Amino acid sequence: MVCQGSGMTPSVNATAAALLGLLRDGPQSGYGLARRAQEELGDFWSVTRSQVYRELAGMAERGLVEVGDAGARDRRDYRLTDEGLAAFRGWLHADPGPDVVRIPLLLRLAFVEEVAPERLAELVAEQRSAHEQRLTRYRELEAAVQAAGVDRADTVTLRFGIRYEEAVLRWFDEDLG
Amino acid sequence: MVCQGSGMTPSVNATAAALLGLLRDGPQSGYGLARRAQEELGDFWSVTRSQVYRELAGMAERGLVEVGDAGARDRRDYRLTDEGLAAFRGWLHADPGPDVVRIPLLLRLAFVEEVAPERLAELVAEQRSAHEQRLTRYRELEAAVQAAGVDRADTVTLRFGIRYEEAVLRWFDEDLG
DNA sequence: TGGAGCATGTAATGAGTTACATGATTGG
DNA sequence: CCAATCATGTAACTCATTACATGCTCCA
Repeated sequence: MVCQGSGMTPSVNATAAALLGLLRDGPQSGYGLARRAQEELGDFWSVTRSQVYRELAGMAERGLVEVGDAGARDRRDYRLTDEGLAAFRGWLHADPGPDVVRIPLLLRLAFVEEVAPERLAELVAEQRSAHEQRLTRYRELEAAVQAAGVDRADTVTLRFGIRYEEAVLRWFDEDLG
Repeated sequence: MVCQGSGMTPSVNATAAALLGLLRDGPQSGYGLARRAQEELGDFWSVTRSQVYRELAGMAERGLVEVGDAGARDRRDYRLTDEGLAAFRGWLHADPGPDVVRIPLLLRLAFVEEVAPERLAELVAEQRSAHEQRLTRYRELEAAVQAAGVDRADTVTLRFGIRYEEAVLRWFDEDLG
């Protein structure tokens, strides 16, 4: 007997599920979803427009979203169905699975014997600065959020970003070189 | 005028480049490369067998590797060519590009209002334990490497892993809940 | 009124994973 | 010698990114 849907393995992938999550706030177009995903999740889950349309099409076929009529520029709004909400909840409670962390700089460092030292310094400096900027941004965001007096739960992802960037910077400063 | 090859954008992707890097130690079969990649790079750069064969095929066409004769089970050794070594070096000195960090647990936490608290605790506990185990393994590895009296440069990637896992654990323990 | 820029979606391509098939080796 | 396991590669599929096309708006 095949147990599809509400089983351990959810019926949607993480990207699709994220879209369902956003759609809980009301119908939206693919473009709008892509923009919101970028703004609200982009720091820890990248989603491109192409993915959005692909996943929406797939979910429409399976009845997880409903497609509205075409407006200007062929724009269509997508609406969350009850099945879609159920799928979202199923995904939400399923096993998240392992992190994917791919750091191109690390791969280079695995072959560091062969990197010209001056060039290495450049590469490292560039990356470090990018991380530093991100940390600054996160900290400002955190301050803003805290000033607004929001529930701590809403800053959990932000806190992760801060911890991550701090760790990376310490690695740069204390372990490298 | 098109500047291909030695330009800013390298002619191989990171995965292919990693294979070239491994091939510097001498010819090897696809299977052997996949095993070595898993062992030596797997902690920060996952490579599957299928990728290995695809990239090798592509690089063979472009003359970056040479294919030997078929042995038992159709096994063929691949050998690094001068062009391949040049491509590797080109990649090594090119801009690494940004990190890819995708953490399924974080995506769930972005929708945490809707997660059942008991289930949330389970999910978190499972993930935390996985990270803890990894940290332990890294520390043991580091101790072993240090005991062997190896150059510090060889532990840079390991140090990153330790920093990362430490940060994640602190996040679990101090920011979550 | 025309062109700069934003909105919207599609096509083509590249990268990564899972599942599969089958030949060799080897210990019991 | 036969069953388990390792070695080796391939095919099919899913997921992600880049490049492209074109319609709308608005203001100089």
